[in-house]
Formats: sequence, C-alpha cells, structure tokens
Amino acid sequence: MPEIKIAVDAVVFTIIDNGLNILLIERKKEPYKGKFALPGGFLENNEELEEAATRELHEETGVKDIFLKQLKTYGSVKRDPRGRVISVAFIALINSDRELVASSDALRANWHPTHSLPELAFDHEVIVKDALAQLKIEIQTTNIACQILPERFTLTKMQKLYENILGKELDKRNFRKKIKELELLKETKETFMEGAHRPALLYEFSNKGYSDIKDKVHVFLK
Amino acid sequence: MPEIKIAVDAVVFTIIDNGLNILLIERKKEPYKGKFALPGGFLENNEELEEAATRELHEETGVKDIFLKQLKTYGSVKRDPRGRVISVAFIALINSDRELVASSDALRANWHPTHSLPELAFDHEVIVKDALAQLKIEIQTTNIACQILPERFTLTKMQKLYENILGKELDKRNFRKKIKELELLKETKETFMEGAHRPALLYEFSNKGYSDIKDKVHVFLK
DNA sequence: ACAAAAGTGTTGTCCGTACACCCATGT
DNA sequence: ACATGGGTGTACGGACAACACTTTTGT
Repeated sequence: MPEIKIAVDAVVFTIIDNGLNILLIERKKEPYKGKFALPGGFLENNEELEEAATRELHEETGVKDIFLKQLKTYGSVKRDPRGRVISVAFIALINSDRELVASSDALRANWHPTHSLPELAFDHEVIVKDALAQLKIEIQTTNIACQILPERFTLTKMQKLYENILGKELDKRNFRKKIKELELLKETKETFMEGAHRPALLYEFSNKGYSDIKDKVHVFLK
Repeated sequence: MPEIKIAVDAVVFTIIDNGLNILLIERKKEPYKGKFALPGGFLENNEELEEAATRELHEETGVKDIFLKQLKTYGSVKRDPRGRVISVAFIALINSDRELVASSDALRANWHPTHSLPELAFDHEVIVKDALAQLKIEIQTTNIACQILPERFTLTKMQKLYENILGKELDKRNFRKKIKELELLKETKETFMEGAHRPALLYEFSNKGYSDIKDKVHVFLK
C-alpha cells in the first residue's frame, strides 16, 4: 500500500524595484526537472509543519529566520506524479536584500515578478494565486508589514509597500491618517535623508511580533 | 521509521433553540476513550481531503450531503498519542433536523452548545476556537448561510441565524436593508404563518452554491 | 378589539475620499 | 533660488446606526 506523504511549500514575497516578486527555485530532479517551483519539501518525523517549511526554505534558497503564516493545504489525489502528496502551504513577506543560495535539490533560487511568472510545477500556480489574494488580506488586517520593512523606516516607504501589494496608488494623507489610527507604529527621533530635500521621520513597529488587527477594521455588520 | 498519517476533522455547526451548537462524538476506542471529540478520521489513499471529511462525518454521525470549507491544518508533533498525525480541519453549517446515527468508531453523536462544551480529545479545543472565529467571518463574507437555512425561509429566521452566530442582536430594518443590497436572495410569492399574526414573505437564495461576497464588503483601504 | 410578529423610512453622525499647499534640505 | 520629496488639514458626500409606527392575521 503506497504511503501518503506530507510536504510543505512556501510562497515568499518581496518587493524589488516597486514590484511584487516571488521566490522560485528551478528543480534539479524529476518530476518537473528544469521547471520552476515553490521552495518546499517533505516533512520529517519530529518536525513541526512550520519548522519543515523553514528548513526547506533555508536548504533550497539560503533564506532563514522568517515568519511563516499557514495559507491552506492542497491534497488533490493527482497533484504529484510521484504518488500521493499532501502539501501544506505557507506565505511569507521578507526584504529582498537577503542573499539567495541554491543547494542540492534546487538548481537556482531567484526572485520572479508576480506579473510575469514562468510556468510552474505541480499545482503551484493555484497556490500562488491563493497566496496573492491572501497577502492582500494579510497586509490590511495584520502587522505582517513589519516582516519586510527594516527596523526603522519612513512612512513613504511603508506606503509604497502597501501600494505594491494592493496593486493601486493610495492617497498620502489618508494613508498616514489610517496607519496612525491603528497605533501599530511609534515615531523615533531619528530622520532619514536621501537626496536634496527635507529629511523624513523614521518610524518603527511598537510590537514586532505578528498580530491581528481585525478588531480595528470592521466588516459588514456592526 | 514511523509513518506520518493524515487525518481530517469536521467542526459542524447548527442552531438549536437560538443557540449555536457543535456536533461531537463520544470516542469508543483509545486514545481518549469515552471522551468527546470532533468527528473525523484517517484519509484513504485515493480520496480527496474533502471526500474523506465527508465520509468520516457520514460514518460517525449519519450526516451527509453537506458543504465543507477548509479551515486550517493542525500538525503539532505531540497532538496525537498514537504517533504523528496531521489533521486537516473543515467547518460546516447545517440544519439540525437531520438524524444523528452513531457507528463503529463512535459511541454517540450529539449536538453540544458552544457555550458549555465538555473537555475535548486531542487539540480539538483549539480547532473549535479557530472554527468559531472563522464562522463569524464566513457568515459575513460568503453565502454559507444557505447551507443551514431551508429552501425557503423568512427574513426574521435569517436574522436570528446571524444573531446567533455573531452573538449579538441586530436591528431589523438595518439587517433587511443590507441583506437586500447584497442581492443574494429573491422573494417568493409564498408566505409563511405561525400563530396569530401577519404572515411573513418567504425568500430563497438565488445561487445555492457557495460563493464569496468579499468584493461587496470593503476592508480598510479603498 | 386585542395580541403578536411582519414590514417599512428618515435623520443625524461619522467615516471615507478627494484635494493643494508649505516645509526642510542640498546644490 | 530652485528642485525635490516630506509633511499637514478641510470640506463634501455616502454609509452606518438609531429609532417608532402601521399592517396583517387569529382569537
């Protein structure tokens, strides 16, 4: 009787040149050898799901110390030609100045803009589609932004992040008003300057841990 | 090397006497023999995740033909004393006039009010807590209500459902205004009367399939 | 005629949105 | 002094929330 195996996959987002990108590996082995895929792999026996995703991500891309949020589990009978594989997918948002390193299972690890992704292995296109939709929700209802922003950052930097993820421009004054109402940030006394113009105040998150703000954002019925 | 197994569990909600209830079984076998637990069991080889949840639910409680929505996957190393078990949890909302039948694995299947649940096996208390939170979101952002309401129903009946799930009273006029704006329902020409008062118009869902209405309900940034 | 639930509109308030100018700096 | 991005306030309109009376029926 064939065994059912558990895998984990990670959809890791970043912003490069004002564009949303996803981390993909090029597969070194069959199936789908030479194709692009999400970093991921099989769960080991004494490993938490999130640990496995963290480990695989590190092994395949060199990326480590990141926050992963469970997205959904994909379990179609035919999704993997090797046999029955159930995959638990995670999403993450990180800054792009980390170094990417390929390893044994992966030929190359690279960022790909979401608007022109190559064809993907397995059912990874479906996973990416779900992840993109979820990211838009996460950015608006949690403090996940603090995973990609540096320790201290300007409000303009933060706004650009939101604009990239949501895929639309936002009004500067309205954005600042709302962000301040959420009370996620605190001002520092430092400023940041780049080029010949007024220096910008730097902000930081008051809580660096992941937290939900759904209660501050109402939905439908009051 | 011990095998990792996949299970599915279902958190099935209903309303009884204006109160939210959950379907629990009493376990017939170890571990947790005699304790209450969510209906569920192991995934078979050529079975979709949702099919497995449907099958287990039917086997253990007699309930069938219901819509299941994936909630989350629980995979702690120590969550099951028998060994490594990863469980994919689903939620459902059904009407309570279905007959409950126990079977081989389950001593009894019964409804339990959410405000006074017994101690549960495994990590099922965590699953139930997550499911309750998710149900409040689902009722406001999808047409899942049509899974529990009969073919035709009165608006008062529907409002009571929302009040029970959200745990608070709603204004009758505002509720009706909003529900009508969502365009999920259509009027029938039939009325329903119970007791000595004005008969109520009956409504039905225009689409009986599960669908999202997140686009009609805005969140945070426009 | 009375009891009991169904059904219906209006108004004030608050929130979301659109919009334009001054500020601080380097060259 | 000028170019560049940083930073701020207000007014309008639409959505939300609060609220009370009339209608239809059975007894």
